[in-house]
Amino acid sequence: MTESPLPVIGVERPTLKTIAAATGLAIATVSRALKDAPDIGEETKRRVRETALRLGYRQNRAAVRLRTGKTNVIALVLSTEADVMNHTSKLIYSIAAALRGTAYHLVVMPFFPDQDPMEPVRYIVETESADGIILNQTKPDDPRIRYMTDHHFPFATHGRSDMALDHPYFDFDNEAFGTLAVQSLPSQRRHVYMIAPPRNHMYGRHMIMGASQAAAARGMRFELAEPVTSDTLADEIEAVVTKRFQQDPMPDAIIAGSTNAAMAAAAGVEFGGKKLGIDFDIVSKEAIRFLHRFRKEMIVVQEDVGRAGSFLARALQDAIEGRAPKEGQGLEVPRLSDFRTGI
Amino acid sequence: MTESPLPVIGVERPTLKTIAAATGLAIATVSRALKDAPDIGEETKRRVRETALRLGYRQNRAAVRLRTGKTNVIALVLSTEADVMNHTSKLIYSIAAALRGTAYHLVVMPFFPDQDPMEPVRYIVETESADGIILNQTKPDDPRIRYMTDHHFPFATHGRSDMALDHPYFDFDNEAFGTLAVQSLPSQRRHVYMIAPPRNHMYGRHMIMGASQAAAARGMRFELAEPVTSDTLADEIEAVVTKRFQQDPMPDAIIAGSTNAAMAAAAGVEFGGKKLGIDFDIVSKEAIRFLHRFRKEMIVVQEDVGRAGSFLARALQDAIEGRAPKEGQGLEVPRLSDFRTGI
DNA sequence: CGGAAAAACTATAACGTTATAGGATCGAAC
DNA sequence: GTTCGATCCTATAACGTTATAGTTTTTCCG
Repeated sequence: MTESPLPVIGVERPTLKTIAAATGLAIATVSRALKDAPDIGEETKRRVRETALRLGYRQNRAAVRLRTGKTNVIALVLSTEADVMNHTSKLIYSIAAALRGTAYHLVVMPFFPDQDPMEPVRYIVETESADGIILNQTKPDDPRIRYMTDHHFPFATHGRSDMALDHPYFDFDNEAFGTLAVQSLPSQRRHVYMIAPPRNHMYGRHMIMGASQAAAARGMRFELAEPVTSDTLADEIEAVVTKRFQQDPMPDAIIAGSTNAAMAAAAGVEFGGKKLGIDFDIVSKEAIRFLHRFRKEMIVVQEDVGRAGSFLARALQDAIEGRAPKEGQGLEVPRLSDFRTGI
Repeated sequence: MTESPLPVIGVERPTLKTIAAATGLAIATVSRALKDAPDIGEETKRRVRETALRLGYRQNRAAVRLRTGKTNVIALVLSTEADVMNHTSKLIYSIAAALRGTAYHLVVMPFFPDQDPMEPVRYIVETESADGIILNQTKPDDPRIRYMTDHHFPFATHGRSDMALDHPYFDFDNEAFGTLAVQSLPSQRRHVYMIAPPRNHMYGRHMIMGASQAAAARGMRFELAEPVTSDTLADEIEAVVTKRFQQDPMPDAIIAGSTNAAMAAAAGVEFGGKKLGIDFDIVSKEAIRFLHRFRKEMIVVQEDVGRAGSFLARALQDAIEGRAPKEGQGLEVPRLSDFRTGI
């Protein structure tokens, strides 16, 4: 809600000194006023707070840390062995792995559904609490990308945007996946039902575009699952699919944007007695290999999230250190998984 | 390999000043020597490096950051919506969620199989790069726990140890899980085959103890899968199970320590034509809900990792800030999942 | 109205590092 | 034997904050 003033490039960010100058108080007074010390007058505190807000003051964490010894950092030390990884943990691990041996630490800052996606980005840029940012879930016209670009703040994204800005990114070619998915369906299939990622995300757009065009080219009917997306909770997807597959005209193929959606969809269709691989097919993308264990008839395309992570880590380091990146942008070409060779 | 000297409590950690005093050089010279500047003599550099090593010198990151503006931090900003969470990402998210609104940041530091588990812990303690540490995968006599205790460094663990040290932890009661698992098997089952977590981890020990004792109490035969564990790659588990279930005496029940193991085991047994729920049963623990979607006959116990994460975050904050914790230790009591109620 | 106490504010130093400009020492060249 | 240029080293200031001790101003009481 609080519209923090846009810190203009080249202008120093305000310190206690700035506020002291602006209010005519001593630095120490400002410091104490901001932490609500008992020996500062109410009116002074009010004035200081107001000025701090107006100037967009943010504490310098390095200085506090140096002075007080307090880091305000919690370290989570994780074992790498214990876990079948999913999309998120694979991304985290692969970035951390690429950062090994460098001086960089990895801070993970999730933002929550009730939160403005700009908030963490703004926080990091304003407090300079990181040298660079890696973002995922890009949107077509992504304000976060605009913001970081405007502030010349180094960043890299998992996923592209629409903005014709030349920043480091790595993306899975979801449009090609959409195309490939349709093309991988047995020739007798006539009606695709797609559980796609949200349309306000780039990867959703791409995937829908690829699939719908390929369907048109093959003369197939194309239908988008509504209102669920591949990110919706599995139970909801299952309910929607179950209902849809009891009505005519019944689709005979499903394209799923995630493991989650594929599993839920299989359960939903099978509820009506249909057999996967006989009555219908499912093509899905996944980041961890287990759909083929779930139903061996599943047609699967693997996304190599680990590759994305290490690419992004390297590209971002290049950007931070002002090096010309070897390759600043990467696109993963989707390929059908062949289980027989165990790839 | 490098035996870093144990920083004794109460003794200040060495700075450039310390090294300068020890070598008789100026602070600036020591600084430049350590970064291999061209205008420092080779012999001096050698001496400085040697002294730094001997004293266990580690750069103060806050000071560097304040001075240079370089944070050496990479921020990974994640969306919380997009992903079906697994054990790791759930832990990360829940800790981050508990830290929301506090001044704490979360640094994730995975260590890799080729690495000494002590390394990240030692690094954090020596460089004071965090106020506290959260660890998982505790071992019976865990040197990391001993180390942090010896150094009075605040920490909390996901899992207990054997060491009769009174530190904050949260644990899933794996012994009770083992017991419950055996008890949940249909009465006609006579021979349990257990794919347990590694025995050198506490949770493996607990789980094995609970299950083997309960099996003995029920007069069941108890067998441990060898050489795989519940953390082994699914393909290997599947191979081992497939082979084992073609030999007599054939077990008629499986207890799996992870989702991963349960899925692989099901596939392995089914390979021999056996039917889950008819010829054999599987009881498994899992952190994400999907085993029941995989095979509805699966008997499942949910572990609430999110609860662990927020518990640990709170307990660690209490420890850091010297507060007496409301509850410093927590144990999750395992319960059978009831899918019909959708719990 | 003098004086003491309370309230409100300030000056200073310090945390550990590094960039910068400058100083000492030495050998070589004239 | 001065001068020059390397080579090697050092003093100093600064980064932004906070703890401490201290100073000024106000209030209030007798």
